[in-house]
Amino acid sequence: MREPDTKSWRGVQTELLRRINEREWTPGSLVPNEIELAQEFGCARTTVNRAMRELADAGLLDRRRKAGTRVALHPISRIVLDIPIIRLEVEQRNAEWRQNLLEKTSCVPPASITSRLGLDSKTTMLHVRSLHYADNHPFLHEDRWMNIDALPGVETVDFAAISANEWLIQNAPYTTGDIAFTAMNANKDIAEILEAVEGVAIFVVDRITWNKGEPITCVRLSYAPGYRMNTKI
Amino acid sequence: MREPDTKSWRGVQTELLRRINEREWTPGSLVPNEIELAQEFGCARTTVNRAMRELADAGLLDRRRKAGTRVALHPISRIVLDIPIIRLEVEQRNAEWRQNLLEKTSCVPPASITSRLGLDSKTTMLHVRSLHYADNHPFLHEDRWMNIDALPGVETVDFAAISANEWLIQNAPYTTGDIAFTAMNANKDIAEILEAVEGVAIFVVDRITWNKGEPITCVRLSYAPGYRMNTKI
DNA sequence: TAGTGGTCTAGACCACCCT
DNA sequence: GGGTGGTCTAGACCACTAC
Repeated sequence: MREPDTKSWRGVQTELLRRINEREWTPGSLVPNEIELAQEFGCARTTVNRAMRELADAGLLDRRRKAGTRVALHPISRIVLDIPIIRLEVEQRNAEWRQNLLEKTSCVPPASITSRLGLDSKTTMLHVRSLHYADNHPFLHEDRWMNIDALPGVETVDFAAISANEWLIQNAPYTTGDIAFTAMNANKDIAEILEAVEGVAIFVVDRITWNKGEPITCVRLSYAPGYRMNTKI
Repeated sequence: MREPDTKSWRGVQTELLRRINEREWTPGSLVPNEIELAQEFGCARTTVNRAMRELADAGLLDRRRKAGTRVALHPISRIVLDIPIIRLEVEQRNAEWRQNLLEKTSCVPPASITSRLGLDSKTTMLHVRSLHYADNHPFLHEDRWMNIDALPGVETVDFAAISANEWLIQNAPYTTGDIAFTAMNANKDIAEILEAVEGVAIFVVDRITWNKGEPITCVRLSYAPGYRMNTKI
């Protein structure tokens, strides 16, 4: 348990964190400016700046030019979720991954899909559904629509050999996306696919991605009952 | 749509991102070192360093001393979730927030709680249950256990006036925490509290926090049916 | 307009770790 | 051993905005 050197940016950050946590600086109060803190810690202003900038990024400090730096009134906790490739997520659980391609068709999606993507309601898209297994137990159902125009060559990919999830991550960059987590009761189809009981609570992830404004893909992941998404704060 | 100046760290970062996205630099390949890039962009090495450091933090680059910088093989998408105070979450939806304190008792929690917190199984804790409303509709049920020893004065707080959620954020710093998201079928009690049908799928958040190794609180948030947790990538 | 944070520079030294 | 990234410094100029 070595205390970081006070003159390093980590050391300064640790000390600032301590003052915030122990209410030496109360929420909403003005804290000394960078120059004063640099003098106090005997380091360069740049060093203080880096320490404070990261705390501001984390939502603990509120910084404005001229107005100075204040301790945030409502420290929101910011959680970082790493969403890996499904195959890796299964393998990290020390389980054997495999998938079963259930469907691969080119057709016109329901209006709910095209409208969310901002596409013409008559656009033909590639529909791929696949069941991912962990040690031969159903792990999740991937129900995906892909924009053929934005993904050259996608129609000839063998999605039985590589999952759509993995192919896209390796071949289709995106700039923005929406993601939503929710809980749903399994309907008859999903229950049957996941070898579960109809009506059981299912953890669902909906994701849409765009590349520079061009729609790429829209996917719903339905996890097998009992799935928990864990992370550390 | 102004292009950021190439000499600024944002400009450099944008250009590096473009090279990664457009596969000019393929996954796993070695990219030029900081000095070479600084010369190419006509800026200081510090500027390149900042641009690359943030991309490495985001998981897009893999950097090691001496070995150099490589494009990450498995670009994991990293999602940042902001978890606000419940009252603010409700108010951000333009709804009126209020809560109804259902229970406040000091008692010995079930073993499942103490064991997860690492406490003696006979420790007395403060149990607070509260129903949060949005515009007079049940929004979520907060079921919380608090470590009395770690929270001086907690027994005299009026949790009908301020929610436990909000009081803790303002009064109890924490250093680490576990958080888990899952889906559960509403049992009879939860269904009744949330004015929902028994068995409906409920989005559940379990959170445990510690302060320097000392357990602080353990909470389960059960959201009303239909709740979606959204964020941008 | 003046105070504050945001950023850039050129240089330096160091820690790490591949070869 | 030596190349690379990690960090610190002192100074400078700029952008924003409260006053």
